[in-house]
Amino acid sequence: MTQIRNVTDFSLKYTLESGQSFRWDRIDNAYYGVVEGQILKISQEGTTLHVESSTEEDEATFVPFLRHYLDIARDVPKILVGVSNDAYMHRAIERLWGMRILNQALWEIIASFIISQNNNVPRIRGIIRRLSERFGERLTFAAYVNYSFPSPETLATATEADLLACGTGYRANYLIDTARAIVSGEFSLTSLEQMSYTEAKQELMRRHGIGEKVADCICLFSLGHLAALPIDVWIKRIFETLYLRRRATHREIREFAHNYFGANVGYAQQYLFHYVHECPNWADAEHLSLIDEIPTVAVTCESLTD
DNA sequence: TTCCAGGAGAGAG
DNA sequence: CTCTCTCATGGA
Repeated sequence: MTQIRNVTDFSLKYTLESGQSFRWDRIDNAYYGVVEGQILKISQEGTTLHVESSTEEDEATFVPFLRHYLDIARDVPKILVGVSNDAYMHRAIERLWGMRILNQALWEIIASFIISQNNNVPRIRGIIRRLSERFGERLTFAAYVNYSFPSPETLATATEADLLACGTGYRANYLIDTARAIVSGEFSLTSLEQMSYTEAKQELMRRHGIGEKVADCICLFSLGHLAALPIDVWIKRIFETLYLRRRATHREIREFAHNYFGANVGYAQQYLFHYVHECPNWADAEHLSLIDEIPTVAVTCESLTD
């Protein structure tokens, strides 16, 4: 049992249930999931996190790893103050106080968000679970059983029929193509980790099945690039309804959001995204009145290159 | 039955 | 460059 104390401004629930990870199961008051080939059981009691692993861990490296994974090491309150530009954002941040953006394993996030395209969260979770059962390693922690996410090497040798049987649909070949590119060395994950946001996004979008939105998810949920802004149907709807008050293209939304929220727009995006899922009346008159004046942006251009 | 889901690619214009 | 259509799958 590892304990991490004095974890302030942190919510395990909002962090693990905000649609950025598909691998966590809530059982009683704890979360069980597979991270980097091991089962973790995490629970929060005030400002203390209780963590158990299915494998023996050296605390000297385990605690820093967890702090990075959960984004505890970052000064998130400072970031949130910086994006709390209006009463609506203020309410979302207050409602979801403590939610953090995870720093998840790169290959798993690449594959998971390739699967996520034109798909919904319960089905994404099901596909990932079946892929792991079929191709991953069996792991146990007490009565909890789960499977590691399959390696690129494993998926590189899988057939399209294998993946279709897991429910991937037309995304099967996207996964196989990217896995094979990693194995061949044509696509390097380690070099991707060294790149700036702009470079990494561009490199990711060269892969078949990774467009702008999925590339931004990978940059935000694995590579720690907080300038990334994944624009899905919800983020588009949110910005059109709350801020622009009209139909808008992705390019217009991106330009407004970067100018309005700045270099940490990724965090602003995550609070808006989860808030509207938690709050069905997110667009009623009372909520709209929180943004009475559509902000005119003074800053003309934020640097997007780290 | 049709619509929708943390979209992307191919083709047309 | 932008716009439109299609893609596999299952739940509402």
